[in-house]
Amino acid sequence: MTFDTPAGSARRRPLSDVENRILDAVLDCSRRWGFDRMTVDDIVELSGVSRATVYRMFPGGKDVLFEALRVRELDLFFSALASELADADDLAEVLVRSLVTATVHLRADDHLALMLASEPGQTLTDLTVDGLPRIINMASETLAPWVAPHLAPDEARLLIDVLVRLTISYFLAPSEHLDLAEPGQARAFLAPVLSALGQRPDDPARTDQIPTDRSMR
Amino acid sequence: MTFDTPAGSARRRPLSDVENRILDAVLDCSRRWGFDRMTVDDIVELSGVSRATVYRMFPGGKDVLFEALRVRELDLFFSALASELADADDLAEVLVRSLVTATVHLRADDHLALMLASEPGQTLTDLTVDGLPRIINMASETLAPWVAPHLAPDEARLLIDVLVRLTISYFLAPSEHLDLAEPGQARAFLAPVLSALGQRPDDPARTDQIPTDRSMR
DNA sequence: GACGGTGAGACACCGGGTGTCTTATCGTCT
DNA sequence: AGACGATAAGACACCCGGTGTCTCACCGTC
Repeated sequence: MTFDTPAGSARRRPLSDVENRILDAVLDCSRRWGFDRMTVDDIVELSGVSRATVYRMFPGGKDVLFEALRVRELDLFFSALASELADADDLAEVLVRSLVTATVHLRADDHLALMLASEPGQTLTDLTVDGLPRIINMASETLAPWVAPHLAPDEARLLIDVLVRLTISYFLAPSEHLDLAEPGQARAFLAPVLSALGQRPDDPARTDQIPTDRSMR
Repeated sequence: MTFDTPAGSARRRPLSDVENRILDAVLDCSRRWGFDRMTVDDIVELSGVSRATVYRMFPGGKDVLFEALRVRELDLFFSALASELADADDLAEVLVRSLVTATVHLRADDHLALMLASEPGQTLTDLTVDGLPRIINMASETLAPWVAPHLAPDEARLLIDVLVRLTISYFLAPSEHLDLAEPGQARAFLAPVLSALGQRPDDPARTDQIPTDRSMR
């Protein structure tokens, strides 16, 4: 368990050149050897940065380095998503594109696939437990400009929270009945949710659209 | 440096079932993580064989395990070569096929390529220094039945010795002028050597066909 | 010339891999 | 059945190598 930054708070300061080089090396190393077998020395050698500098920029060693890499990848993804959303007007359109883009990216991310294969425990924990708040947070911040005009803050928070969880879940365990990489299916899936939200925020019918814990043991 | 078996002596006893399973695991591990990062525990886990058994069959740990794997791969290769040679009548044909088969196999061997990339020092040492006598020995034994009828033992030994060294050298550093994977080129390359041998064993002209140390520093 | 940032390397600490040994279990042979 | 060989499972001390910290030298900038 590593907790350097308060849960879910995204770093704002852009990374320096050296920091990026170091994280590139971390990415390379974890790609080649997986988290366990990767050493700080490898990163030092591969990045061409001195040992002292690595510890100066990322005090805490491997864990912190990997954590920082995750944050960077997340940042990259969400800024890509933001630009993808630039010309979306409709709320439904924004959400559909978000679901589709996220799902496609997740499936295409070979580094993530590698991590899931080699260190499933650690990776799943980050995706579904420890790291989830941060992901939700960044999703909320990213989507805020588009969602805010249409929904109350509380509604927006809950909606995004649910959608992030579902996206991750459907990525980890795809369903035969719903493929969120397909815009049509994503739109059809969202339709009832959105119409419910559009009418009455506290409409009890809304709970029919989001899964209960019944499905998980 | 590991020296368990006297230099160049090929093991004769066929490997047991368990030994093969262990070596399979060694192959797998070295494939995934390279020699350095591979652990005896990995091998234990992957082979499903107990730690004690691994050390019983291959006393000496990682080095010996890897050594044994090399021997096995060599054995496999040379028995494949032998069957390839089954219906060759001509001496030239035997040698051409040997050169071509060896070169093709070397180039197609992705495990070897991986080892060369990740542990060049160790791998090259095995290919050109420490392990070379063994390779030459096995080549001699394999080719003996076909070569013996045509050449005197000394001639055969020297010829094979030279050809093995050349095959390895051309694999490691391919030349624009000679591709031993091409039967035509291999045959053309061998022609003068064979004709020289066919006439007088001690014909001084023979030395023109085989490289001298001039080329190495 | 002071200063911030970085490279290079030393060093003690510590975790985990190593190699050995002991004990339990299972299948086979007499 | 009893004996025996082979293997699994795990304990244990040893030791190597990665870790994290520190110091000093170097270089460019102000």
